[in-house]
Amino acid sequence: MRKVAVLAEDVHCSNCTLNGLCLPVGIPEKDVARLDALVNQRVRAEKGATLFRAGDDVRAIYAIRSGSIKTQLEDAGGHVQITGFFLPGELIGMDGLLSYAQLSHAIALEDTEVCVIGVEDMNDLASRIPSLHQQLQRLMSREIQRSHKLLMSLGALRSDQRLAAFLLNLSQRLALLGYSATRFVLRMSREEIGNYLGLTIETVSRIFSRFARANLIQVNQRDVCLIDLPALGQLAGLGCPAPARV
Amino acid sequence: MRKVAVLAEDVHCSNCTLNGLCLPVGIPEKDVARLDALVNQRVRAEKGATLFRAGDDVRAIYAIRSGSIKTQLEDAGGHVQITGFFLPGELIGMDGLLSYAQLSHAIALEDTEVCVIGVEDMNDLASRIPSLHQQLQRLMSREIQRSHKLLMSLGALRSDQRLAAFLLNLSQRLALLGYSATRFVLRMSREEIGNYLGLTIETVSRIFSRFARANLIQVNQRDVCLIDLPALGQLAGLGCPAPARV
DNA sequence: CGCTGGCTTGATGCTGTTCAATTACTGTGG
DNA sequence: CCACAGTAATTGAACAGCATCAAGCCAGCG
Repeated sequence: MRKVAVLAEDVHCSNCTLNGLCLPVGIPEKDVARLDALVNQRVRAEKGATLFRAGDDVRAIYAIRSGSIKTQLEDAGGHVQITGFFLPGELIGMDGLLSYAQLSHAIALEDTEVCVIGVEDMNDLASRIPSLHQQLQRLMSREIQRSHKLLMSLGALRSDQRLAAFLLNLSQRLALLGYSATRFVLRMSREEIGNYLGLTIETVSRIFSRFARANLIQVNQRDVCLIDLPALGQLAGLGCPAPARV
Repeated sequence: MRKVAVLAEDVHCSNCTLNGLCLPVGIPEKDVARLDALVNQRVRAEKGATLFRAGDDVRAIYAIRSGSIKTQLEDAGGHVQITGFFLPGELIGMDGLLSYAQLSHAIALEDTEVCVIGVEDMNDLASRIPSLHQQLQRLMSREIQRSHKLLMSLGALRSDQRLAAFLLNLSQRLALLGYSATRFVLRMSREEIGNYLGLTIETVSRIFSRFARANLIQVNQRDVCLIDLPALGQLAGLGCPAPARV
């Protein structure tokens, strides 16, 4: 089994380079120091390791420090639906907060480090720092909006539109982290992309190739370079006057 | 424009027939009386009327007393994705609670009465009645799970499986309300069902007919009678060992 | 150097969409 | 109350988009 190991070194929000993008967003500097107490450990998850499983008690939420994570649902019949890919500075495990049990599984796409934020302590602190309370609500609300977007994508978009939207979304989030918005390496397989978008692996591959032929992107395996961002944006839905299917 | 009218009469949770299915679930009887103060008005929404719109301030959440409501998302291009159909005893507006702005639009499918629950008062009370606080979390968590189910359905199921799951879900919820689990009237149009399930109106209609031919249901316009519940359940995904598409 | 797993590409067929015509309802005004 | 218009639902035929099946390719790795 893939390992999840606890790391010794103590890194804190107040000295973390991601703190402008992560939990501390919107929290006054003087209070950020108080967050340090929450991050009581960091954990390294090897590629393929499961960070938590649906049904687990929610003892913590997790902030990604480096690497990337996918979250997925699993139904009774064993069918998997990937619900998100998460990058550094993003938090996972939020959806389970309200139910005290995790709703999804979280699996590392590559070797990944996460900060573990105990919920007990966090709730305590949130009740004393209003801006933290607000930030938590913002984050949960963002989660809901994420799933709404995915819903709309699955319900309304054609396969190429879905992939375009997917690539643009990744691009924007990577740009926020200071990486190139146009050139990046996909951390997930074609199969994972396909599952996430409700498509088969072959369809995903074909659309990548079609985009490349149309000079919208360059692609070589997991290496992607977005060439024509405007055209991709148009495809993703910001252009045409609604593609039928009222 | 369709009217939303405020009603005068004062109905309270403590004397409401739906109180075993609605907000008061899990709240000790002595505290239920305190909920009465929250339900400061009831509102009648005519068929087609909009109860709230995405972006509206969240001043209240709404409990359906009679009738039915659909909620839908709308994207920049004007495309609509219906995200749920709600029956008496169910609460809407929960998804906006965290963001202080409604995320969806809520529209009455028929003449509908709702209880208006002011969020300010509610939050106040929730901080004093732990079981209310818990119940609110449970309800929000249920909302998230609902959208997860829809996600899985859109991502993984074939059209007939989606419709079967849809019918069974309705059946169960109607049964909870004391109505027949096998015979009911659809409050929503084929178009609305199609939109919800990511299908066209023609496909929905054809599947209804196909189900009827296979003696799984009887259907006459919006009148539906479920004949073979087990077979429908099997279709909906509880049977087969996962229909491909890993 | 050959093996493995992930990716690409092609041929084919099914599922669901689109377009179009018909029928069934609903509501409105005479 | 009936006739009418407008809307909702059904059905058919042709088509498109995506899945499926089946090879072959490429990169990384023992």
